[in-house]
Amino acid sequence: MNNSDQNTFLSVLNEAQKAPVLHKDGPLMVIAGAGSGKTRVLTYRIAHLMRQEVDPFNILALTFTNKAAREMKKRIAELVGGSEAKNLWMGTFHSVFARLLRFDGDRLGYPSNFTIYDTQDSQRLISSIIREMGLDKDIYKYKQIQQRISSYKNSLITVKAYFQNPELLEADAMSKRPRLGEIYQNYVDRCFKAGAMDFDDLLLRTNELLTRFPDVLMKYQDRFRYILVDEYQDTNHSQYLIVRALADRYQNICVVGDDAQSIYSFRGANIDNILNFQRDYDDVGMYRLEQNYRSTKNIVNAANSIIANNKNQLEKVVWTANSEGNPIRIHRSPTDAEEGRYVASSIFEHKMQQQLPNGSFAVLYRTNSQSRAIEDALRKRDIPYRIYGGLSFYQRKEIKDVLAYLRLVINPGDEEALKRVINYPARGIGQATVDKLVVAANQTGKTVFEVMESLGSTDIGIHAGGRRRLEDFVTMIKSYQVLDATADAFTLAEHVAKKSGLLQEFKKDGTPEGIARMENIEELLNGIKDFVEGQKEIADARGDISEFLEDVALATDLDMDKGDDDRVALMTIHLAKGLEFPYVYIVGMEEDLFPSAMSMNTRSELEEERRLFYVALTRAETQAYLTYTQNRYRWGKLIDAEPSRFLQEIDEKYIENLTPEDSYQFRPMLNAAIFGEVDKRNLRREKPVAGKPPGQNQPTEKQLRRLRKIRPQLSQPSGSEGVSLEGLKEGSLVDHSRFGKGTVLKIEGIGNDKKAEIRFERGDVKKLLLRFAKLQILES
DNA sequence: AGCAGCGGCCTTTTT
DNA sequence: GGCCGCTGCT
Repeated sequence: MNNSDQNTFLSVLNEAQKAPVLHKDGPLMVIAGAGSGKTRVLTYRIAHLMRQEVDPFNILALTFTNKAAREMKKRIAELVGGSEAKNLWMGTFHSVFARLLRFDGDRLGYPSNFTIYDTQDSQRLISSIIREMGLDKDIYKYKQIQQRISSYKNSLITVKAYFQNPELLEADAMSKRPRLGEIYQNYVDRCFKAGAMDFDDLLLRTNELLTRFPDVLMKYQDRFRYILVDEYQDTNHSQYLIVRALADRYQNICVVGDDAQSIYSFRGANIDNILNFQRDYDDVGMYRLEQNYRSTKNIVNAANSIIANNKNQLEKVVWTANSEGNPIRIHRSPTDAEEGRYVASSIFEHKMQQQLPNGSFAVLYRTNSQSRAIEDALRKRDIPYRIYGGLSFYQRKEIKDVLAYLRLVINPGDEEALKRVINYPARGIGQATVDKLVVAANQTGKTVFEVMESLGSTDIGIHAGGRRRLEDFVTMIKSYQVLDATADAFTLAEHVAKKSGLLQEFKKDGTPEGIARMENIEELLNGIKDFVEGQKEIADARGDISEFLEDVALATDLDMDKGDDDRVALMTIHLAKGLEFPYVYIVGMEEDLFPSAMSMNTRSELEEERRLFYVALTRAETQAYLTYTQNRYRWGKLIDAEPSRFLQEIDEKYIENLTPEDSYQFRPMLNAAIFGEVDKRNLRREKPVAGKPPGQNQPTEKQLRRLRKIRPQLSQPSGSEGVSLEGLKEGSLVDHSRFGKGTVLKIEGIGNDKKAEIRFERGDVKKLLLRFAKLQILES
């Protein structure tokens, strides 16, 4: 490979991007700001390695979604040519190590066809263990227990380690759950016996495998001579240890990430992994990507002003040479339904005026439940949309039912699959019978299925009628297994859907719901068909059902091929990480929702919410909208909402308020608004909104009256530039509706920009815009 | 054993 | 406002 050839190849990269791509062997870390071409660096580094005659077989790349892996592979194939890229090991932690465990999990006693339990399977199993142990379900709440066990596993706290840790024992005893360790023990045993791993096991067991069997560790160390990890800031302890173990021999470890985008601590992600990388490895090459290619200056600068409120971060200045763009637009609606309507009509206007496809727009929210109001509004406007995440296709009941039969075919030990379908459709096998089977299984060490197979030889108190029905069920599953030996996944699945009676069950139901379920099953079958065709083209794949099930178990919703028709994207902010859209609407910018009420207790929780907001905003290329409501339906009730503190954290220079009636909420302008004397400045600001007749955003008199009734305090000129804050000066004692009491340290700015720096009694210092802040002077 | 109806809990985010 | 599990009736 000569130099000029290489230069052409890398000429699309800027200097900052080129450096880590060309970095020779040894550890390196790339701190990559949002939109700075992180994926591109990874892609080119891998392509470059391959051009340097590194065998793709020796490269492991861990990505955040399987879709990202697919796309990267494709791009690499284009760059290096040929079919070499096929041999790359690339995918999410979970899918890569599930594959590894299929090869070598037998060393730990797992069958190669082990089942992967999803969260619901885990919860159901824990729930039945709690019931079997006769514990109080109000104290031992299965969801909480499952979360707890999951976090233990992610921190590599095994059952044994748990019992050896007095602090954990005491903590659980103190919270009145002294038998948590036993539940943990039973849960692990039951999973193992069923030949099942939960999501956390895929990482935990990989660690166990690499620790207990040096020859296995050696094998994979030697195989994965070059390891690349994307989104390193979101790795948990378990993942961190796997990477460390594998990279230990060759030290060719490249991690890429952005501490400002760490948003997964709730599933054990440890931001220290990226902060401490330089301590963990010797002679770390450090690279920074700070030029943003994605967004306008306004968006980049606004995002910077938000993240500046966080204390804990690596130094980095993200900038862009892109155009200034429009300010970020903020809009308030009376209710969530109207917020949806606003978003829908805004999208509609942009579509019409700029002739944009639906795919240019994304609506991002903090919680899945917010999608509903947006959906309704888009549907009414006939704007096609697609919801990502939430109750995904594969989590629907009827789909899980079909999959449960298929899981049983592959692994009859799969207890959760068995319990799900043993009496669905109804075949006269009730709870009492299943309980007897489970008890017998626990006593004999057999799986439930094995107990059912041996009913003729052991009497466990099930009457002849029940026994016959159980035997019929076993016979049915075995007949599917026979078919599986020769048929492809589609043939088997179609056969199972028909012969198990599932399709019939929904057909006879006849309700629109039943019909929808039948259609879903058909869609599943079509999906399996596509899968089989696709797999047949891959050399080492057979297109059988176990391959399909693995894909399903570990697929992100984003991974699924949703066709390429043109739709507006609706998703949570978490799901939006790594994506970009010309127009982004971030909805529900309200206290208790975003930041979430669950995440406001500690500084670090709040900082994570802020990073989440940073991620959301930096998804936008040309225009960002932030919307919030005054009242929102939550838990079926209309509740008061307050604008998110994050709105006030954005430097005012970069925002434009599209809510003229703002005046009456934050300024003593309510009367003016009611009597039609609209604030002129706001009217002017409203104009740039594409094609909107001025004043459309003003509430009607009726709405105003209603709002005043709901929030009577708003009509009082409580906090504002008006009379009440006139005497504010350094040293004044003030009371803030949310932050509590505090002392004014400094006052700066004039007019609308007037800010006060206040030290609040609860500890933190904040700079508040007097125009917005709801302050009361206690003593001036 | 199966079903309808009721009440509690829930929603933070995901592999 | 929806899901899940429990209860009590058939």
